[in-house]
Amino acid sequence: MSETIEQKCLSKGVKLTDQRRIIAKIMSESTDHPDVDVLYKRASQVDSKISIATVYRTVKLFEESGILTKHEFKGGKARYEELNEGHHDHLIDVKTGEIIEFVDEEIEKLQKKVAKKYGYKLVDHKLELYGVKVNSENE
Amino acid sequence: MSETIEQKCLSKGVKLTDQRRIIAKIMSESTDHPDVDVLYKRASQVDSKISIATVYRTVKLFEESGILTKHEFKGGKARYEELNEGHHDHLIDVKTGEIIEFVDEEIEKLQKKVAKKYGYKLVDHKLELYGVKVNSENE
DNA sequence: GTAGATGCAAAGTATTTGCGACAAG
DNA sequence: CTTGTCGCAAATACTTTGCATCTAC
Repeated sequence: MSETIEQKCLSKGVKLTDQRRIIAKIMSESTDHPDVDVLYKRASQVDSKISIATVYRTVKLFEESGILTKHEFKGGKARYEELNEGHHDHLIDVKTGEIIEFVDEEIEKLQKKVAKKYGYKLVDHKLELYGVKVNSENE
Repeated sequence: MSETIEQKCLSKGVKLTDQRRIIAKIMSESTDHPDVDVLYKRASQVDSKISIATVYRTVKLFEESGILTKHEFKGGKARYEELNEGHHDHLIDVKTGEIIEFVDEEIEKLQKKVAKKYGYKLVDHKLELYGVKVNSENE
């Protein structure tokens, strides 16, 4: 297990408050890429007085500090997930909304190659696959 | 040159109005993936009485009819481009905002493979590369 | 003639911000 | 202490919608 979000805050000089600790904990424990609203609801169960403005401010701060990463999948709201060393992309089930994380080194390599071909150095990228489950036999 | 947007409207049973014709023409002539605001400004120069609501309604209609496609690049507003037979992805210059369109068959193939590996059939995807121009000298 | 399109302004969402009170270092 | 954070409500940005009028077919 790598550094916790709290440790990352310390090492990056981000001041820790009760609210930030709560949000950090929730994000660490979430595997479902929550949007701000969901995150706010979860945080409210721990601290009913927390404000949605604080949640917005915190995810933005954490994103700028490289602690969280923001996704803008189809359908509006921004969703967040903890940023760890291993980069991955997302396969989204268009029926259920379920998200599968995957890594494909070959695609990564090809992306760099494409950028290079046009005279660019890749600094970031976004790859989202949208699919429907194939019924191999039942289910 | 393939079908014009007006022809597509006819063949898809989309009623043509002056406003739609104006928007269709602007989109056909645009190579810069305009957002609704930019499109509205361009349309206003042709018909100063056009409403932004009509622009929103029209791009949505055209998108649903498979005439335009919507992109949600980083930084907020939805941007549109005409949809032609050839699919392509985008390489965005993070400094200038310039957009380069590219196609990489190999990446396309790998995406399908990844989806399949997880038991999915790919119905859509989004690939955006963000890069900085490399000075041919160094790097 | 009629169903559907338009313009306008009002209403929705998602997100940000000003400000006085408050808490972390 | 002092600087930055919090909660609140108001503000903003983007997009959608109700309604009366108008227009394409």
